[in-house]
Amino acid sequence: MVGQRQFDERRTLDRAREVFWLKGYGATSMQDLASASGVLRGSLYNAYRDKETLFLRVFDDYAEQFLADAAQALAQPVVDQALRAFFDFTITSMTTGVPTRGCLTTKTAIDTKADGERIRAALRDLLDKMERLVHERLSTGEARSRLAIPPAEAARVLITMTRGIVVMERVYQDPERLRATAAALIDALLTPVDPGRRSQTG
Amino acid sequence: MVGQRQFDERRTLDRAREVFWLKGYGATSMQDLASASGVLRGSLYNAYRDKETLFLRVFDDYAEQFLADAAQALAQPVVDQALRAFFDFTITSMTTGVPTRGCLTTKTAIDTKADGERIRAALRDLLDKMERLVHERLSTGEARSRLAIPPAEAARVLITMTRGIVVMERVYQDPERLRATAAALIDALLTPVDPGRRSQTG
DNA sequence: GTCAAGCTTGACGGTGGTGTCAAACATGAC
DNA sequence: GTCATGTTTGACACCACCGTCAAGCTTGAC
Repeated sequence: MVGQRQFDERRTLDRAREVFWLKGYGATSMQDLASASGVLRGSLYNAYRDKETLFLRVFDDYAEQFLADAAQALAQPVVDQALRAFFDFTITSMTTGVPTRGCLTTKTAIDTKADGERIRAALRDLLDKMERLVHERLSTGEARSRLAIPPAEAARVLITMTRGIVVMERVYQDPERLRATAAALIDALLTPVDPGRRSQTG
Repeated sequence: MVGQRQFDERRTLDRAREVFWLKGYGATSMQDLASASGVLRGSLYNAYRDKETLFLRVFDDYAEQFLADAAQALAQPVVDQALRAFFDFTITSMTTGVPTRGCLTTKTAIDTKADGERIRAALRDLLDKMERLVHERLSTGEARSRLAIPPAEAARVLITMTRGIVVMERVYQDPERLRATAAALIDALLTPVDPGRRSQTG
């Protein structure tokens, strides 16, 4: 094990994630990452080849954590609460920090400098998995019977909505507004527990 | 009228809009705009002060056009058709060009280099106006009676959804998928014309 | 202690970005 | 035709970025 890495890789990747998350892929320079981690630029190039490869390494960790947290939120027993907890988690995640950091996935998806196929594939992978999580949660008997549209469509609408909420967060910077919008969508998707005509009081 | 502008301002602003739209605010350099318009960098600085001010000038034109087109789509007599036409318009707009250009508003909202207060205000202004257009369209008797949630909430959900669709377009590059997602949301928001329990066939 | 492998370090060359400025120029007013 | 005004033009100063590389260093293996 001669010539071994001198820096703490875990710490470095965590710092890199923070910078990518805050500034976005395209606006982050290798020097930014070097400064944030205390590792010289040259070492980063040596260890990770280039910015894109380093980003993909960081994004993998991020995606894993994100999916685990999302799954936990969706595990609520009643479907209303599960969806509310799901949105709550995403909204809390994006409104954390000063200034708020937003959503790494969405920032990367929109970033014209992050147009490589590897990055696109990583984004698709995460969104596909999120959609699958939501779909599974909506496929239980209780949820199924209350959905206004089929579970697969509802899952896709919900995931798409989380992306829209991210954008609205950037523009209005008002977490309460985001939660209200999410709640309105949930109201529209789920009929009341008491079967029959839906209320207009939502 | 001595010392008058030598270049065609309309043409220049149109070219600038195309470049901003395609590359995004942050990734567009003044040289990009100069090359695209055939006007030297110095002249652009002289005429518009700096990149941000030029962008705001461009964005104003863009917003005006966008609102006019959106209003026209929403003018369909039946609310289902109106909402479908509204999404159709936004989807067609973002999937135009090779590569597809996406959405200028969303690109700007997410761009960490476009974080000035003037830009943020311009984005809010456009989104507020879009929401108002949709809200008005949903406040007619016919629409009101068929909405699963109140018109104001529905309008906000719909506008937020257009932003989400923009993000999904970037990741999946599949216009049909976007239209299907929009249709699913419309199904969830509107009860069938025949009053009573909603169908699960959507 | 010696050694080789691989990491670290600082510098280099090239590119590209911003905003400014003085000189040259074009044009309508007179 | 002269002139004042605002535009155009190319150069300038400055800063940031990328990716590379040779020299120095650290470390475990032997």
